[in-house]
Amino acid sequence: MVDGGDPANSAPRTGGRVRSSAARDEVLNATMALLEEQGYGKITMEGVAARSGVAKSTIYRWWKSKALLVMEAQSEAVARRMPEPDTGSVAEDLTIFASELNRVVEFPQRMEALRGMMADAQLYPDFAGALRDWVQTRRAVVSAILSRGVERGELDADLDVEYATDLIFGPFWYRLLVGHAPLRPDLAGAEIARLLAGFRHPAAD
Amino acid sequence: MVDGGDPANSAPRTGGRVRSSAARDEVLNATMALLEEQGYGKITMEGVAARSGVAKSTIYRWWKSKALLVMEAQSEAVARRMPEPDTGSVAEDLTIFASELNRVVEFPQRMEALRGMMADAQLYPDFAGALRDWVQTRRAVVSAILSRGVERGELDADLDVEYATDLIFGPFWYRLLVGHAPLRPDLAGAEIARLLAGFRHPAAD
Amino acid sequence: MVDGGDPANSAPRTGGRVRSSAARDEVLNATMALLEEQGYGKITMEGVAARSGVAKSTIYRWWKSKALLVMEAQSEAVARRMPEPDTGSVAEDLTIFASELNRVVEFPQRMEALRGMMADAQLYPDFAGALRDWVQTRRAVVSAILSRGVERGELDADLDVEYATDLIFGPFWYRLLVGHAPLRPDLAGAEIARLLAGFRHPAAD
Amino acid sequence: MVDGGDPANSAPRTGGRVRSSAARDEVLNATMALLEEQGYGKITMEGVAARSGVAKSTIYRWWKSKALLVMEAQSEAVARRMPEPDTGSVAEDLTIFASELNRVVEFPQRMEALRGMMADAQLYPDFAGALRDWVQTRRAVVSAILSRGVERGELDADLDVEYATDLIFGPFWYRLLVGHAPLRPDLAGAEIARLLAGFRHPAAD
DNA sequence: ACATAACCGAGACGGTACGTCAGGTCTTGAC
DNA sequence: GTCAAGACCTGACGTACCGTCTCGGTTATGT
Repeated sequence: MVDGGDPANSAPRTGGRVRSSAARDEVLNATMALLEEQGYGKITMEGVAARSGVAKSTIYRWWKSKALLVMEAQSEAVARRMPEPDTGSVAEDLTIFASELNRVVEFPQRMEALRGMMADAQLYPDFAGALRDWVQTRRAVVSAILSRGVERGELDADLDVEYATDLIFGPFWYRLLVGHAPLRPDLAGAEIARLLAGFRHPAAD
Repeated sequence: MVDGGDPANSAPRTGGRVRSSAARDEVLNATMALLEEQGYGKITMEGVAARSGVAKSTIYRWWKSKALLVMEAQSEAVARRMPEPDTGSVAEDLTIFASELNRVVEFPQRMEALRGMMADAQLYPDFAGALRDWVQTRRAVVSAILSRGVERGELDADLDVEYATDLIFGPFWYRLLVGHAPLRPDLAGAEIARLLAGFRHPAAD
Repeated sequence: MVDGGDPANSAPRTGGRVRSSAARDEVLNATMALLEEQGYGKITMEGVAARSGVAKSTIYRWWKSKALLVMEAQSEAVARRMPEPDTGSVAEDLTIFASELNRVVEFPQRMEALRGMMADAQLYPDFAGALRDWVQTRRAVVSAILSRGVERGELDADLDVEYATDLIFGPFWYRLLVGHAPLRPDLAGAEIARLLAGFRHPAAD
Repeated sequence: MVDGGDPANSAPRTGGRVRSSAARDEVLNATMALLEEQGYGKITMEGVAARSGVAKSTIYRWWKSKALLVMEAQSEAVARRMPEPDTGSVAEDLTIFASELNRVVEFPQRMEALRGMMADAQLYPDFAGALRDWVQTRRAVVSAILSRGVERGELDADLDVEYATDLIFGPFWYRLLVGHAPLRPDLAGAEIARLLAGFRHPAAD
């Protein structure tokens, strides 16, 4: 949850009209609808306002930028889709995770959202931190899997877990963003197997 | 070279005033200057026009978008910086390449350019193809190194060269874009060594 | 009053920031100033925006074109200068009116405005109607004078009032636009007298 | 004839390629075609160049502005349509002339041209003189008719011939430009008769 | 016959202004 | 205190034509 997520937290409230949860829902729904229909690049705050029937000033009150708005609109769905497998086998855990990761290809509007959010993180420094925080929560899952593997002796004790985590997410984002090759949930297992071969043996020279 | 790059190619010239190479140079210089001073996100076509003294309409005549303009402004410098090592050793070749790749960290405005171009590729479909083409030229270098390694028997014959190439570039871009960890030219050798351990042996299960 | 003239009319207002009368005044003043200093032909929406300190989009919100803007800027002053004499004598009424009409020659920027508006009416069909409406309000004054003359028996009952009105305004505009002869407020009486001689007697053959 | 009209006059010519009459004709034809199809306001030098297949620079060599171009494109046709009646009767002469004048209503593109030229005369001082000169040639015809009438004693010796001429042309242009009433060739006779009633008798007061 | 000179096409160039879009802020009155 | 409405300033967009300026190439002379 990034901002304005929960209408019943923050300051101690001293009186006055309460935040309209209807307005919040309308905004998030309109955002998802526009994301699906026109893509991230064509979403505008003005468009969301018009579509949702919520005033622009109200939207700005709760979300500082388009990127934060999309992030929240996405977050629940994405959160639900982030498995934290712990089967006792690194290979199995990673395969489950990577398959699920690549399965985003089946939800075009989520791909759109990921690509657009990554774009905005480059263009608006304010948002970069928010995206980084969100990315870290996902990295943590993989790092945990790998650490458990090291502890259990499945993986080389010298393994750089952070870099290994990048080897899981890096190619995913790279393909997602460049589009030179499709994401293949079905091949995740084979790719993980190849990677693990390297993680098991100490690096040569 | 992306567009309007070479004033002396394309159509056979049947008449008409010749393209001003001075104007071209002024525009590219102004673009690089603005990139360095203010960052990709603050570059505007209008700003480039003002800075370069070249009319906006002339800029639009040769470059359809900011992203294509930056890409060309970058391309020569980057091209010069893209080594194509062929030492006879995959490990050595890849280490040279990856070190150089990560060395972009020493040139902040080039990092800015790479990040901005990747962002625009997400937001403007017209540009995505151009970026993809450019990316392919860089992938080709790594693919060639790996293919030579397979031929020479240094690497497993079953190696998926395209995916292996993604394992070189993916983490690079991922770190560049997310910023969760720094790029480390000095560690490139160790990371490559770890990767190659996996490429040498057939995948396990 | 042509458009956006009165900030307190139109829709019943259900909310929203109220129109800034300061902005409106600044725009109209800037328009008149530019008209006087540089002439109608050199007025631009951008120039008015710069001069007035009001945003271009705000100007476009209230006036669709330069011509409508000038028309409104002029209208109050002109309205004040449009007498509706009713002395009981057609000759006297018309002489008063025609003298005043030709007196525009003493206000060069108003001449400029009239000429420019007539020009734009030719070039932009959207504006032609607006100008025609405005012209009709002025014609109505003369038509009324003539009609009263017919009723009183001062003028021939067969007189075509509309055409007679054109005989008042036609030469005025013709001289104003072509510039082959000056406008002469002092000669208006003599010209009217000549005209009336024809209006009193039925047409010959 | 305004400019570049006759390809065989001006400087004594000592050699060099001769002006292409084909190019001249193409330009004039294209101008008339665009005038008819899209109206004066949408004619552009660039459009004429594209339509005619003649280079923009060639057009500018021979015609300094759109207005001069249209004037020449029109001039031959209009010249042919300008009668100089001399029947011995002022009423008859003027009726012939005025009927023909109003007959322009049957040729929409000529109306367009007249309206557009008058507009440009307001906006571009350089052109105002050219239009005025052309207008004078037409006024001269009417003035001559009236002067003959005065000499023959048909009209009052005190008649201001110039103003009387304005009474013929003024209402014509006024209606043409404002569009509040149609031009009526068939009513020209009646209107002239009414006017002449005033011209015959000395002005009253 | 051949140099001279003016013409012509093509099209790039520096400009100016256009009219539009979206951003983000502010003001108002209703709830 | 929040909300819908909507006016406001700001900045940049991408386009259209303007009138000028090279270019390369084409014709008529006139010596």
